[in-house]
Amino acid sequence: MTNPTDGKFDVILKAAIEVISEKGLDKSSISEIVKLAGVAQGTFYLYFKSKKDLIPAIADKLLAITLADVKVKTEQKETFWEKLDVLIDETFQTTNTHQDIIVLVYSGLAVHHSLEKWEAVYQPYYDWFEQVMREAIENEEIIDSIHVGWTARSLINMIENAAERYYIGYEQDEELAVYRAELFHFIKRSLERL
Amino acid sequence: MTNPTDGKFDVILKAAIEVISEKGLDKSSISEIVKLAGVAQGTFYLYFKSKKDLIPAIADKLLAITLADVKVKTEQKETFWEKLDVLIDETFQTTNTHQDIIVLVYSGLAVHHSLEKWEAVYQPYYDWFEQVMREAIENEEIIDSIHVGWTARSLINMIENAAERYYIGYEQDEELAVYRAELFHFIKRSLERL
Amino acid sequence: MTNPTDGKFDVILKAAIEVISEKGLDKSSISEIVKLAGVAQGTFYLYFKSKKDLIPAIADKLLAITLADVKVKTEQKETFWEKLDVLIDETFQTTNTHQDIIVLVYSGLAVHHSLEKWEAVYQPYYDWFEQVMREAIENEEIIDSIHVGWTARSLINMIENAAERYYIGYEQDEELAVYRAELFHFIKRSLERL
Amino acid sequence: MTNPTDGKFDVILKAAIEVISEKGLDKSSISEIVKLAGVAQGTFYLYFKSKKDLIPAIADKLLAITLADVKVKTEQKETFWEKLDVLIDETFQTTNTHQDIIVLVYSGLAVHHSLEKWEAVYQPYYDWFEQVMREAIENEEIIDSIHVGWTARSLINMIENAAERYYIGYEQDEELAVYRAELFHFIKRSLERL
DNA sequence: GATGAATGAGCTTTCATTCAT
DNA sequence: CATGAATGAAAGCTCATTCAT
Repeated sequence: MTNPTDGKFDVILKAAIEVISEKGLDKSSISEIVKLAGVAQGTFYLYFKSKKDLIPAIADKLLAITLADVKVKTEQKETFWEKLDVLIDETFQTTNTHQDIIVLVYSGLAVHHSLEKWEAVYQPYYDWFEQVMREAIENEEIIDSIHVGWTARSLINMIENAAERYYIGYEQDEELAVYRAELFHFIKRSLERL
Repeated sequence: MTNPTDGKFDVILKAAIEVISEKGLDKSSISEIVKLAGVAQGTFYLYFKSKKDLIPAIADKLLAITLADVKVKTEQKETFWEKLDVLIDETFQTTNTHQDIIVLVYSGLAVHHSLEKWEAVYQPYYDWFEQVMREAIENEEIIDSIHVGWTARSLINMIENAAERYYIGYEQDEELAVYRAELFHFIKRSLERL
Repeated sequence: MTNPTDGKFDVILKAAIEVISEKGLDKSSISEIVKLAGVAQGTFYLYFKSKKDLIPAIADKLLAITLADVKVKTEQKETFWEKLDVLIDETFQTTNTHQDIIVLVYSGLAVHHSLEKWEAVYQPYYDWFEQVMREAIENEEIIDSIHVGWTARSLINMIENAAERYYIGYEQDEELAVYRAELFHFIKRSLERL
Repeated sequence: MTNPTDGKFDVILKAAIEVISEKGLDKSSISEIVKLAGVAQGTFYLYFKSKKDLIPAIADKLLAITLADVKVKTEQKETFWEKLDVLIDETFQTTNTHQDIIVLVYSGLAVHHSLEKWEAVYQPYYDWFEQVMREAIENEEIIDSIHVGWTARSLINMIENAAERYYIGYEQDEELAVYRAELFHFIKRSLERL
């Protein structure tokens, strides 16, 4: 009857991601989530204090997956520019796959005043990219007159934003490759050490 | 009692902005909005088709104000770089003043699947900035090997994002001036024609 | 369609009394009350702030009816002892008719920590009986060495209690007349001026 | 870890009294009670058939304690009037100490339709006081023309009621001594054999 | 006996929307 | 145009109770 991966927490979280992806947080009901998860209404509250407790849990899961992926794929790359390319690639892919959940995470965190948690969730991502940038500075690939913390955050945001603009809704009047190239070169022009 | 500018539409919109700024869209009720506006419950539906009709209206109003302001202030400036500086300045100021409503507009548009309207709302803003960039290209202030449409959108997003990261929540561990300088130079390095 | 006595407040209150009489406050659901009242769920909350808002309203209504009745019937009586007899009679009758609601009022007020309201509700009743006792003292029917306020409250309680013990549950192993006589004489022996 | 007197029944009952005293029966949850008792959720149902099974058990315990106390203290007294004085004293003290639980017992028994049990619970109390009254009649301290059963119940109720009126809520505008004297003399006037 | 995770019916309350006046 | 009482669907959440271990 029970299945090794059947931690109820994960079952519920998975169902929640699925339902919320489709309808958004506010239109999604706990009852629909538990129905899909195959557990009772009350069981939800054994694992989550309330409905909005879902948001950080979802964000956590999503970012953890993405970061793990990015780390694996960038490890094999030598130069900063190759790594940046991987980052752009992964971000576009993740954004495409998880469009709705990303919107949820963005807006959910914002709307439900859990901004403090947002930073905590993103911190490992930022840390990793700051480290990548520091190495690039040491290797004299990029200029050293930048504020690494700020730039890391700005780049991650810029990349995510570009991906979102492309996939989530509106700007598909050009080739994906053109967009990605534009993005890559915009950054490269700004950071490259000549 | 009534005031010449008191078109009910504007009265309701103003009340809506106030209430929603404080509590977010989903926690705000029509009944609270109409109470603050001093009109009857039913009157709301004479001017707005439904609750979520408010979001684009609010976004519209906010962007219109900001854009008008930016236009006035940039007209007096000669160079692209001065205009960019004004744009950054205005964006930071608006973000600071209207934090909550900006979050609302972002997430509201996203969550409530009115993404199509988003583009329409932002279009005049993009149009204006594209024009500014084209003039800068003609004046040989910035490089001409860019996709103007994409870059205009990316810059506006980048600037807004930086402002949001600064004000809405988390990154105030540095001087505002440092942040703004970092942003300005990041862009300048990428676009400047040497 | 509408009926002159159809103040929704009264319709709901009447339905509430009926339902709660049968099942007690906690077992009664708003949905059952509004169904019986023939109004919508939301309408209830137009007239009552919450479920427990019902208790004082019910108590008020019940006591007002009883007191009005007692006043009318005692006015025709000359002596204190005749009035006391009427009071006993009315109390027993009301208790018999409204058994469940009396239990509700007692326990509801107690349980839901609205004890302050209890006094307010009973005050007119106490006032009236104090006045009756003062006249009896003036007419030298009863002794004057009593604390009128305390005695009025105690007698009303004693009479209600006797009625409740008789009707609400347990002590019907004797004739009603015997009980009432016992009660009447217990009081008379204590108060009569010889 | 376990304590010889820690029969689970008593542990749970004690926890229940504590929790219910504070929040009332309906606001108290089994889960809170078992948490305080330090036993598992299911253990509760090994000792009590259901939640409302608690009420008679609590009432039983409380009355047993009070009656034992009253018995001890009255045994040393000679006359009926001295014993009555002790009874009044004890009742006021118990009422003061156990205000909330008394309210619960009263209203709980009433509301939850376990009125049959009420009589069973009170029976030993009534029996004892009837016996005291019979002795007083034999000793020609009080009149013999009374219905002993009815009078015993009425007096116990009257005394409890007076105490409740004094402590639970409202009537503290006079000295306690005045109230108690008024009560004592009201009864004495009615019963004393001259 | 003891456990405590799981259950699921059922609750109060909210609120966008309608419509007779 | 304006009103606001009425609607009723739908939501989040609680908790007494069960039962496999």
